Amino acid sequence: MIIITLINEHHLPTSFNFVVAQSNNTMSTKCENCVIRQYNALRVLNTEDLVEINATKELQTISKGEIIFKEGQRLSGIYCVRNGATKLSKITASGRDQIVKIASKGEILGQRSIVCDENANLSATALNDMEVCFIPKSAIKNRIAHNPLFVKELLVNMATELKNADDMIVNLSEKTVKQRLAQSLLYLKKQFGEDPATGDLTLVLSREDLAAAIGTATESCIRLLSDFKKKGYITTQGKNIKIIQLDALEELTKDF
Amino acid sequence: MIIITLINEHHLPTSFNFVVAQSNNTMSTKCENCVIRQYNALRVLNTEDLVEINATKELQTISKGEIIFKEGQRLSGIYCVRNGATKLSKITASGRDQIVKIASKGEILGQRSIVCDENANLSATALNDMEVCFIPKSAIKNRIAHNPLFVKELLVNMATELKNADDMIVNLSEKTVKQRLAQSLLYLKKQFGEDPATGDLTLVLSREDLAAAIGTATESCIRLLSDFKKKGYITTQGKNIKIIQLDALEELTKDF
DNA sequence: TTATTAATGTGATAATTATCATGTTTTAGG
DNA sequence: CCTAAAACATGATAATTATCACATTAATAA
Repeated sequence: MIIITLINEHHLPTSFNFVVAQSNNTMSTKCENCVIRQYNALRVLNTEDLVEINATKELQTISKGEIIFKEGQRLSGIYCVRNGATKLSKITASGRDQIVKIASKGEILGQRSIVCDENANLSATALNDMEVCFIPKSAIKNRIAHNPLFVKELLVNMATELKNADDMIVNLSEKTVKQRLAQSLLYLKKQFGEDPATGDLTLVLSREDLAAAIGTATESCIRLLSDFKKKGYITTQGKNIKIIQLDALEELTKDF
Repeated sequence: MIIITLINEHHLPTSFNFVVAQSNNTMSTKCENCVIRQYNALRVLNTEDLVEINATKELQTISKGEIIFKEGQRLSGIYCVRNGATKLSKITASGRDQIVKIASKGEILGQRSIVCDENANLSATALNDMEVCFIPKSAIKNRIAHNPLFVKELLVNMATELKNADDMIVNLSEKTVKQRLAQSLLYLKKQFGEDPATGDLTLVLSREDLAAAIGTATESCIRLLSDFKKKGYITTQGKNIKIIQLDALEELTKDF
């Protein structure tokens, strides 16, 4: 009981399942009972479908920094994120990488490649320790072939990702690095929350990753963080960042 | 017969259909016989589906500069491009617009919005005179509800668009304006070809649109075009651009 | 045609951002 | 705990790109 009260409420369901899984792993990692799928296209599958998927899926633990798959690689299935976050990025000709998206709990990795029968166009790297369920391509392809509702759901999901990508394109071309940094900090707060004790952003990124997410050089990113710190918008403690003046950051993202 | 021999081969099927349509518009604009749908998801529809779509569709002529739909607008259907090209763009806070994609013959506009039941996230503006078929939302939704193959096809299409958007994100963040301009000129040649008589790029964009496509200021775009001209990579004649040194432009895109 | 507007082009300059150098701090491994 | 490597930080400087101003040319409508 004490353990549960100590867990961040946002993460409770997953953490709870995980704890139970350790004592009785025949039950709570079953797809039929998994709460994670509420967040993605798997939610529309019926029990029959889920039983089949469950029979072939594999729960994997991935530690921070580990590469789940690399750009150009042929994927043998998709990954459903149970816990943790991953960056989806592409290494550029000049050696840096550009983060296209950060995926976390409930999101599916690799669906585009499986749907198109193509190699991965992005690399996936764990930003912190993760738990993912690997579902083999055959199981997914079966569902696509036999469950129209599932395909429809995948379609809506893909369409939403496309809209987000369009927004990112416009952001990259219209906003300054400073504005994009402010926006990213707000996004990290909104998407992953803050540590209730310290107020620090929950998802901790290296300066390099933060720079890769906003599309700039690491030094520029660090310089602007220092600037924000000097102005009192944020405070930092090692890699940790705490937002102090939310409104100031919001104002920054808006202006001309 | 003389007319047909004068028409650019690439545009022959459409132009032919159009010419016939004027003399007998009950036949060749029928979806069942339309060659355009080979290029998009409508290709997988059976005759029954096509007859239903045909009964509700409406052939529209759109002249250069006309707005097909605007960002934020609720679409009442999709547009299948029979002829011409359109920019899909978003107006930024600072008043400029950023072109996210150029769509042409065979492509469908508005499918993302219809699939998600959302307002348009982009504006569509004709880059030259166009012919499009408007297909009402209800007809498309019916096909989505009853033809799983069609949904699958839409999914693959959307996934491909997502990959292209990802590529654009990486391009915007890693390449210089000069590199993006070189790349865009090569893209225009590859995608739309050159005038067989003059060698000019077939799709003529204003300097402003070209700048919007590569994500820079109009003046910067013009300046770099002048630079390319000085170096002998291209020649210009008004808005027309002719590529002279393809290899030099290709070399530029590959960077340092 | 002519008047008017819009688009193109170029210079000067300022602002933004990248790159290189280098010192400091943090982290990871033995 | 200590050492090497990695990450963080900041200064100096160069390169890139945007902005403003204004001349020139092309397009459009009365």
